[in-house]
Amino acid sequence: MRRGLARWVEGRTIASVEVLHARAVRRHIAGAADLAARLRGQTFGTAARRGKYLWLPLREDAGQRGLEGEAVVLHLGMSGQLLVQPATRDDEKHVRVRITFADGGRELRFVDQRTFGGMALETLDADGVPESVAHIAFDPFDDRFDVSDFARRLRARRTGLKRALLDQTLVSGIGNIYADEALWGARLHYARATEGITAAEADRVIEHARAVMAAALAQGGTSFDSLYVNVNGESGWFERSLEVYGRAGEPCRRCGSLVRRESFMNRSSYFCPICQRHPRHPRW
DNA sequence: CGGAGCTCCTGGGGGC
DNA sequence: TGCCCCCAGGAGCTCC
Repeated sequence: MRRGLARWVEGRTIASVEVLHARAVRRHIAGAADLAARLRGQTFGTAARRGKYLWLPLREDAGQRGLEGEAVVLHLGMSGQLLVQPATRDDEKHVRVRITFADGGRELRFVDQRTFGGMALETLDADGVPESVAHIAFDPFDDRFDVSDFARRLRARRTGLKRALLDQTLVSGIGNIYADEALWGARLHYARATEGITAAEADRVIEHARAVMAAALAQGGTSFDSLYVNVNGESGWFERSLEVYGRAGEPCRRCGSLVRRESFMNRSSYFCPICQRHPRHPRW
């Protein structure tokens, strides 16, 4: 998504911002009208990302002074999409925010069925990070991600391994699917107590998380280029590549035993009961 | 403070 | 067909 924004909206100047659903901009405390007024005439800089958070800094334009040190922060939540569409194209059912550009080209649409995601205009700190992203850990693709630091902080926790993997302040970018896939790859049960995770195990689960996310990116990362058609996250990659997620009752591709689904944290966890042995002292 | 449960939404799909 | 229930790739908030 970040690459798509870099290609399609970087350097373009905003003509108008239309908020069609106030909830989509609820994190912008000053409100929808303020967001629209302050963005008009601003130019997008280079898209940046940390974990699942994405932001577009505003930059100086040739003709006009920019809102230096501010950025449009985006989070897609569970059902958000960013689409670049010709203005003549019919609206998707759940368009929440529309941004048009002074060049008259394609518009940017924030589409979100469940409105768990949203966007806001925020100030950047000295490191160029938006305030709402400052508490988010580096993701495993970031050069600054330090796996030994992750292992140390993981072991200081008193909780279950999967819960920790989903905690974006420990490591970011890992969601429910990637957590299950990484745990399967590392042969670790989701209820392993964090304090008992060895450095080698922490390293293993991060390496598998990185691998599965890289594979997903390779297959789904081009979706932004086909924005002319409605993009959904469920392109090919789902059916072909998942080892355990959504495969309850199907054989584990490593050992053949049946993948199990358990309810946990009000969501589903999928795992192989043989490859991922149940811990003696589980933590949930 | 760290940890855990609740909650915000809309819609698809299955069972009856 | 209609209704009800469960499920869905997230994370901030509030309680303990």
